[in-house]
Amino acid sequence: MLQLHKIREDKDTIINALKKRNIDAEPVLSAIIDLDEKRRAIQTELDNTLAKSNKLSKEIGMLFKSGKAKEATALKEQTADFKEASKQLGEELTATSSELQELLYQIPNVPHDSVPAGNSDEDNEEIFREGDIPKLEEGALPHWELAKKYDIIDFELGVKVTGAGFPIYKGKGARLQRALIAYFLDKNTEAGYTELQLPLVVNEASGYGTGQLPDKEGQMYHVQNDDLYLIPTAEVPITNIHRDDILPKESFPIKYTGYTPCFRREAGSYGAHVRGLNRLHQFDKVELVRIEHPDNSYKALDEMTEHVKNILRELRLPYRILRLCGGDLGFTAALTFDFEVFSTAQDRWLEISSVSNFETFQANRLKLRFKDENGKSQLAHTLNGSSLALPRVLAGLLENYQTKDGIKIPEVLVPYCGFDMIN
RNA sequence: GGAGAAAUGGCAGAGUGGUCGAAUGCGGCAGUCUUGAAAACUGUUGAGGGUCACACCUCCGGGGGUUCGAAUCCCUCUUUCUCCGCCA
Repeated sequence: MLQLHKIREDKDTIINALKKRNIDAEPVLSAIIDLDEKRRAIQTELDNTLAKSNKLSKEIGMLFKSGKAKEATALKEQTADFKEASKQLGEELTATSSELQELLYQIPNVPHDSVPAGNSDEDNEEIFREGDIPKLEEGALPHWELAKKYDIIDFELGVKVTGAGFPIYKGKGARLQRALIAYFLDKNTEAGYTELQLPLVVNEASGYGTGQLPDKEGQMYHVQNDDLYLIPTAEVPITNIHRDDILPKESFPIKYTGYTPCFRREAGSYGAHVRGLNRLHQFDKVELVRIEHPDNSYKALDEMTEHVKNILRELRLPYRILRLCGGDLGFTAALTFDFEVFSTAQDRWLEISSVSNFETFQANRLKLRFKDENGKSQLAHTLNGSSLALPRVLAGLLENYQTKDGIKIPEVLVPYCGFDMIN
């Protein structure tokens, strides 16, 4: 959520920046400014009414105390008007405020200066590429075939037990998955991130805090009996740890990592390109979250992308980094770098990590603040990134490391797996 | 799941209808003293709205109600604690 005072002060800058998202924000922003003025006018009027009414009540109290009951009763009659007026003004205020709030919720984050304009993922800007794409031998298979051939992932069984998009990992497949999780967590804690084990369901307030609600309500599984949501990413429980906090300025940097399964309904995304592990309802992910001083957040973003690069280097997977264009940028992000691994047998790039700076957008909803040098409360910056999303890493590994004799395990993972070949 | 108790400022803890945004203690910050530090003493110290700045308004777990007036009374929800039951 954008900050009201910024909209008031920098309306034109915001409108211009949002053009990169192909949004004409002028009407909404004008409506917001009007509503805000209206809200403040009502607030002032209400405050004045309450002030008068408070004063009167105090006088009544004093009169009663000094035994002048008759005069007090006379004054009581005067309060009726104030009561009526403040009730009405209060209702107007609530209505105006929630109208204002709704409009504010509709506006996505303002893209960073470096974000290119563009309509879709085709306009994303490739800024880095590393690793050799292997030449596969004759008869190379996509990962879903390999999964079947070596009996390491059973998609049909998942359908039987739950439904499509809930695969069951078996034997060396399950072990490889566990190895990857342990390896990622080790890399992250070595880099100073504190490991967390998190709830997999969150309440409504947390959903709003990180911005999944209200705009992505349909993408989350909702447990209706208890009004809880299955997390679509560990970002939600992690970032919400500091909801409503005012941190001392020496708290930074705050660096967390956590492994969780992630649950996504993915409503309406069936069709091509969702085969195998490419798109699931439940998948594992190791996440990084940072909470930073505004002056430091872009440095932190760089550190996070370097960190993810290192992991991919160690896994020896060919990857590229994209700077997302305005049209593809997530609702809450100011700047996002996507990491994609080349999936050789499918001959396509698969997104395996997304590293973003949200600046104050989430912090404003979360009321996540810190005390600055002058002792004033200021919104912190939040960032997050995957390190990494498991299924697509697995897909990349299976496809890129396949040989006639089986699937080789990358060297760094062998100690975690306890084997060096799936065959 | 059943029965009871509780929820107040960074923490501890008073306050049971009337200048209470809230005593007191601890902690934090600033100052005095000191070569420096500690101790002692003095002052200061919640958040949000609003204003050029004041004034003023809101907030004592959340929501609703009673009253001229609510931290205080009533209803409701949530959470915590104790006891019982069940259980990984």
